[in-house]
Amino acid sequence: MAAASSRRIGAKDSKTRALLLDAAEALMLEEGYAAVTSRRVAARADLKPQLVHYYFRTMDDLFIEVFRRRAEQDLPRFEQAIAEDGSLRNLWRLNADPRGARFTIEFMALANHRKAIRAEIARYAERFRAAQLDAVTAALAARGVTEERLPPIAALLLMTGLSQLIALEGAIGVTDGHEDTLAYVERAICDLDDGA
Amino acid sequence: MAAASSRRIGAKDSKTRALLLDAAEALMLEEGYAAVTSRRVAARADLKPQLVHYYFRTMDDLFIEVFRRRAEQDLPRFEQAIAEDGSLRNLWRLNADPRGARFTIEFMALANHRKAIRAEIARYAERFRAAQLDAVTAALAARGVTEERLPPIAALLLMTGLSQLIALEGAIGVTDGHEDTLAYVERAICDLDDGA
DNA sequence: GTCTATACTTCGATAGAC
DNA sequence: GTCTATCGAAGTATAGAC
Repeated sequence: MAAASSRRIGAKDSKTRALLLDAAEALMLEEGYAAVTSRRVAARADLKPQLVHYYFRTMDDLFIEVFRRRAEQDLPRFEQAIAEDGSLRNLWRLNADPRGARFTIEFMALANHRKAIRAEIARYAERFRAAQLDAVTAALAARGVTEERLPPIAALLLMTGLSQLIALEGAIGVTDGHEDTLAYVERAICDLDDGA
Repeated sequence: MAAASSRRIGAKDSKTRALLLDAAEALMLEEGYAAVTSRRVAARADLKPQLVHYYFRTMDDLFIEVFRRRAEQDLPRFEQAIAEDGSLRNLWRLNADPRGARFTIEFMALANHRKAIRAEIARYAERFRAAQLDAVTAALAARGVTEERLPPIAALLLMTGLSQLIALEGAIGVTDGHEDTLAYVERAICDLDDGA
């Protein structure tokens, strides 16, 4: 059901399809979303450009699949890591991954002017946010930090904003103060973890 | 001196040139950098596409001029605002402007895959950072907050990261927790301002 | 300073042979 | 499932008339 177009579309479990998704994701991380064109994706995967349109009806579909594949792989992994170690320092470590931050930023920028993609990004962003918020809330409560003193949502948005800022600036060669700030934040987090 | 190309280039003080820069900046804020093409910029300014190339040798030149014009207008304004009121809440207010945050983010994403632009962005980013850091350092010192308790650079990067995150998420319709976090941060800043 | 005209490239997307 | 072939649209950029 639901076939607005008559064109053939390749199977989801195709090896070639996975190669195209790999190429698109790599291109996006390395050169930004504007570099992800059907021709360039195919060239990177050593395939013909027409195959991109065989597996993905439009480029927006390709972008959405790249995002969804990564999100659906990361979300359970992420939830399991929290379940195994709900400490703040573990949350921070997961959050501070530069690759993840750059991935998020690139898709945010893309969503900013591709309305078809916006809803998909927003949906997963909210799921990630909710999972992280649960963990931060539990971690702070367990350590006797009151909502009044530090609301979990504020702690989370401050952490997320900082790691994204550092990842983004690092990508263009601005790194002044990053080390000092990371050292301070990590110390503050460990202090919170080890004793209130 | 310095004329790698023989093509004519329009005068910098041209009214038309300013219109093109206005159109490019507006397009960039509303639809992202990928929407800034010679044709679309010209259409928005009600001019012919060829005029874009008369005033700007390449599209990269146009992007750099858009950025430089805004930066050179904002930097003195910003420094003056700090000189008049060096309180943390004023710094936060200046920093939290969503328009400024989105402008910065869009150019960061652009610089991420246009090497010619990267250096220009980095240069101004460092100047802004330095001006803000001076102000934060002075404000914290005046209120008896030690470097040990809260390093100025950490306070600044946390503030900047948060305002950019909120601006970016707001643009794609994710706003959960923003109000609560803003309320918390503003209260914390006012507390710091009014008494250590 | 602005226009017409145009060269060349790359893009997304599709049809149909194999 | 992958190929050749191809369309039309949009992009950057330039030359030269007015």
